[in-house]
Amino acid sequence: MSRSAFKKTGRKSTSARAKGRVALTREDVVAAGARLLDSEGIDGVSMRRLADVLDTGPATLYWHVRDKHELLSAVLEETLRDVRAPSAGPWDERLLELLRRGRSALRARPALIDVLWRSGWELGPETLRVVDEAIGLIAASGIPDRDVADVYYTFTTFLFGFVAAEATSPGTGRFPASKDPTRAFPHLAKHRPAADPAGMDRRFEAGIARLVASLAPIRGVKAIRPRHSRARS
Amino acid sequence: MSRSAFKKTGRKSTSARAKGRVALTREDVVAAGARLLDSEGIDGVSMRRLADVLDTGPATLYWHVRDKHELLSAVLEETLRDVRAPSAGPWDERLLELLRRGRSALRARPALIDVLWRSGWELGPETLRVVDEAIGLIAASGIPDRDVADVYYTFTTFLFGFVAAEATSPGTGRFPASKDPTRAFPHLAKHRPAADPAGMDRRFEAGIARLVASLAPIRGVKAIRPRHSRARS
DNA sequence: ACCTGAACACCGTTCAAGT
DNA sequence: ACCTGAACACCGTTCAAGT
Repeated sequence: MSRSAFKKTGRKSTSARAKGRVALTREDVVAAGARLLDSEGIDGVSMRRLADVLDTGPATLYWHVRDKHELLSAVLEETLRDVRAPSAGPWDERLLELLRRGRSALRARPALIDVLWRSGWELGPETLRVVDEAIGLIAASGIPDRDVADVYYTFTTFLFGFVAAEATSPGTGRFPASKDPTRAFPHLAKHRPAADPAGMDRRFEAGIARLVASLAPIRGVKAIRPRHSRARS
Repeated sequence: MSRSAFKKTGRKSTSARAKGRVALTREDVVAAGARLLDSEGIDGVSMRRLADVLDTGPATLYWHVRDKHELLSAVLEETLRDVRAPSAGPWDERLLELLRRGRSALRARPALIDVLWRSGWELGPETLRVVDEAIGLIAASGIPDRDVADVYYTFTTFLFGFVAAEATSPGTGRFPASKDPTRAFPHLAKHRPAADPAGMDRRFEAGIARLVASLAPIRGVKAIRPRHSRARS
């Protein structure tokens, strides 16, 4: 790829730099990493492939980035840049919308959830900003201060768990391969949680509505939605 | 390891089989895989290391197991064997207890959550049994049938997300490395969700209580617990 | 300052061949 | 039926050296 470097001499070296390419920047590396993640998935992202794409050798990357984890953290920061709550409106609607935006950003790059988990609290500024916004909206619900952190965990856990699940499971709602699931697993047979895309949307909405509703009642805010039963498409 | 094979001849071959070891079984391989996972973590589990532990070569393993994924699926089945709901009691208490047991089983081997997610619905019988039990208890809450699958998703997402988060994040509650988090992230500074172990226990209990409570009210069952505020240790 | 080649210590999986 | 050795096509990371 990237034959943008026009040959200006008859030199024998095939290195991109020797061909006169301008110096690589950290941003170039991170952007190429994001593109590679999008096109090949996390299993297709290796330092060596990334180096190939950038017309260089793997060792070069280590001048721009400490290691693979740092590369992916940088991609995470990029990914969260546009995830922000609406700036106006009631706390509950803003929180719901923030969750929806988080879902759609992460769903495109679910491997970053793992990066996030492995980072502990060593998070970049964009990531911390999103966390801060979420906590602020939860606090705005009026629940006691000492419950805010716990509730934050419930929300973040739901969001990350949901996206990780929807992204790694094959979209098909294909069902248990076992011979006679009905007999062996009666409840499962009756309530098949098939993973069709429309179902996942509905389930995400139901999940966040349930979570937000568990906050609202205690200060007399009217429930966002009925807790159960909404028209299906 | 495994010098259980006593040398019975002076043969030169160093292979365990040549030394007279009885044939390896699939169970041996899976059990050794589980031990390796427990002692070295998921990054320490490779087919080659597993082969070493079993005194054989990597190729041998492929006679007993299709590939690495199948090996880990078998370990998952083992791990879930003892995760079952109490056989008596009110549905809500049984469900809470099932969730607690799921958490403690998976927390020891969190990498299996990923295996589960990557499996789609190609699950083994033990895994399906646990799913079936959970769905049965949710249905027993009396919520409308058409909501059962959605609620199952909320629960399972919370459980897996929680365990994945608590297991991958460094136990320390060490906080943002950034220079002045207070100024930049006021909500985060006020409500620090530090990941100390006692805090995680409390948070798990708060989370499942909140989820179960979101089911109970609609049929007039008394709330399991107050939704917020419980004595801290 | 930025890049390179070569090396080190690993991976998962296949396959023909052995017993 | 069960196992082996050797090979294939990969990994992440380091490091002395080059420009």
